[in-house]
Amino acid sequence: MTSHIHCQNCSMATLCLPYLLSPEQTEKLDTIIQRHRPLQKRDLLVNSGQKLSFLYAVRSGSLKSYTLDSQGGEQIIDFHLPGDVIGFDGLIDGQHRSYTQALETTMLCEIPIQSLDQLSAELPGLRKQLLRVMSGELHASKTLLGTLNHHSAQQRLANFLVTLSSRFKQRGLSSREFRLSMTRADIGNYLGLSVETVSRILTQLQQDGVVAVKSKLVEIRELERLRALTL
Amino acid sequence: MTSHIHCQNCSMATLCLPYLLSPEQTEKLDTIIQRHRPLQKRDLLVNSGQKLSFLYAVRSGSLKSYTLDSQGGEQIIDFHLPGDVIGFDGLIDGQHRSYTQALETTMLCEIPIQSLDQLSAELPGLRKQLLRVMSGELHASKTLLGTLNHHSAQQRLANFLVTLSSRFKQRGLSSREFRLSMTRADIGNYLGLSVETVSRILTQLQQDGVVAVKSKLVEIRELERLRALTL
DNA sequence: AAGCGTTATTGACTTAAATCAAGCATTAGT
DNA sequence: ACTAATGCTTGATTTAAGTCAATAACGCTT
Repeated sequence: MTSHIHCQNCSMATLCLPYLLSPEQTEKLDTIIQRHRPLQKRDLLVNSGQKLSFLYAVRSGSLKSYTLDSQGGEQIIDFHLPGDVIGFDGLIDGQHRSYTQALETTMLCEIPIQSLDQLSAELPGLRKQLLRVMSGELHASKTLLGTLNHHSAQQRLANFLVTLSSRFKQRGLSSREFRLSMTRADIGNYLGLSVETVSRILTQLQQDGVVAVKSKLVEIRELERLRALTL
Repeated sequence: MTSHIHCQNCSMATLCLPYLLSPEQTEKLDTIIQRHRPLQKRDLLVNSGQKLSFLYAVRSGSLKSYTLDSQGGEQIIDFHLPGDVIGFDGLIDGQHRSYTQALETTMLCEIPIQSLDQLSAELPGLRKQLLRVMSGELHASKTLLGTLNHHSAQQRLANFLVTLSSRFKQRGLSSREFRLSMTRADIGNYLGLSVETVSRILTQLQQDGVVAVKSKLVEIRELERLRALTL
């Protein structure tokens, strides 16, 4: 069936593993990739501790990854958007290191690690892109560390919005207006803030005319002012 | 000269890239690796923005990596011990993403990225270990995120000491007694705490008999109690 | 369209850690 | 060995953000 989804016609290809592969090479990659059944909101994609046999690439929708602390509380460590690849942090010992849950209806591709490794021996571009994607995640994670350690609640939230905005832009979506698929509590958890603080700062940013927030919908009215607030 | 340092006789080989390579394969890896000139305390290994042509493996000593914030302040994002490989976060665009500075006299190996990539096409074990090491770093970074976001100053510092202890153990050094090559200010910066808070908590842990601290020297007296304090 | 559970907002109060300030200790350099 | 500089500790005070509490607004499900 030609209507099936393929890397060759996937709009996220430039962010995902096919980046820099030739059409023929992309076709090769495509043969090892399967579509995963669609997830509904709250469905778990992977459990922490589960054997890691596949990486997952997000086609549409979004997810959050979290670990559990000693009292069973969530510690959100990532939000995944289309084009993101999930599972790299488990390659160290072949186990997923976190729970990953859909925030809305979500479509995914399933990439068998075994075949991916074999193919990467053959394709230098794929090898390079694998390292690039992991490196990017590592860099993002370390940058976030710096941000959280050294910035106020307002700076963290401004940074969160600016980062989301630019991620949407990369994905060909509007960077000015977007929907927060996660709750305020999720945002707070991710940024190390209480829900109340997130809420208060959002209303304050709105009063200052920097953003307009209507429930889950965010409009960035003055990107440059918002960016200035991250520093 | 046979007294030269080689991967084949390096005590850090099990943590570093040679892990899981056969003696012959390790020898191949060794041929592309150069020794770097020794660094003295405060010497910079790399500057942020500098072209990334080599990864660096720590042979002995230690370093810190940091970025600069908008006011020129350090944001420490990593401490590197022997066996660690430095530079992975720059593969995304071929630039180092942080400053890396020696905390004491430090010996390093220099690994040309170009040759490493070529060799990894040939050696599946090397490919795997590259991904493992990056994955481990990614996991550590995300775990730290969770720790900092959701834990008190005491929990953060206890976690820091426990983590350091287990890293020293992995390296065949004492996990009970070790030297902090970084200053209290560095620790605070890394954990998102003020120097004063770090100092106060260390004295408090000492009064409680969990650790004994004499300037830079730390003795962990009751590891299990310290571990309990991280939760 | 009504009603219930979840999610978000807002206000009053508390607290953990930052900041400010001063003195002490260790290290490095002449 | 002596001095300067850097690093560390301890105490007093302030403050940003957390907690507690109450209400309001969504958004499912029937």
